[in-house]
Amino acid sequence: MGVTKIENFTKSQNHLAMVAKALGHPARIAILEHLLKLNSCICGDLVEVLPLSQATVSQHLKALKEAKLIKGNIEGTSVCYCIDADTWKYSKQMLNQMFDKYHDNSCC
Amino acid sequence: MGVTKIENFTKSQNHLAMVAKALGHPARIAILEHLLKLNSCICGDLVEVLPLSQATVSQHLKALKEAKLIKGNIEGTSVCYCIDADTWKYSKQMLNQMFDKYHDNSCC
DNA sequence: AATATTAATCGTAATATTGCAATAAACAGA
DNA sequence: TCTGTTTATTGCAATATTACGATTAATATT
Repeated sequence: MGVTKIENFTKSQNHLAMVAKALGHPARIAILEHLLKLNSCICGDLVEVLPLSQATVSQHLKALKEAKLIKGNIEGTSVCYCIDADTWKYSKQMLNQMFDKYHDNSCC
Repeated sequence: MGVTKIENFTKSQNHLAMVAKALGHPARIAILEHLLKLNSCICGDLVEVLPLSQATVSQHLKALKEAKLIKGNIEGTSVCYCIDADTWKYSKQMLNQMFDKYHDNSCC
């Protein structure tokens, strides 16, 4: 079916999965790293940094925007992208919460 | 084409993306949470906990195993799953490294 | 040996993702 | 207004994912 049974899982499980899914492509990781590196908004030079066409980059940006990991502000002809602070912090916290639950006592 | 251009990205970008992709489904988050909750190996009662068929759960377990987030040990007729400590710690570190790079100075 | 239990795999259908060329939309400057 | 610049969208093809029933494989139990 290829369609996830979202309704059977908790809100937080779905949120974590949604964020993780958005992070689940090297191009999108690269986009975020670029945003973090410049430590400010960037305006469109992403296409030159990435080994992908403009259309494809735009699609990946859309995916990140849909997961609310980034925001895009229109500035004249170009668009200014930056990390969405709220989702970023929340996701960081959720991920840490999960990753911290493990305490090295595996039986296998 | 539906095929990711992995070769154009760095090793660490691909690793992060691979782990994130494995986390990118609520069922797989639920599986990991269950493993963390029991804090030990569980064998197959996952199928009863999750709202999915045995075949589907097995598929999700395979995805987590392929990302090396979990390990599976055969124990008689059943299989014992647990978190893979190495990948877990490494991924946690990589994710934190990325998430910590953001310092609240958004211009938009 | 025959049967039951458990988990993986196969086959299949529906849907999603990835990628790009082509086009559209929105705006700036001449 | 016309032209260039920048980003989004559309349309399409190739491949991947999700889900499940049916089957297989491996080991226990009787």
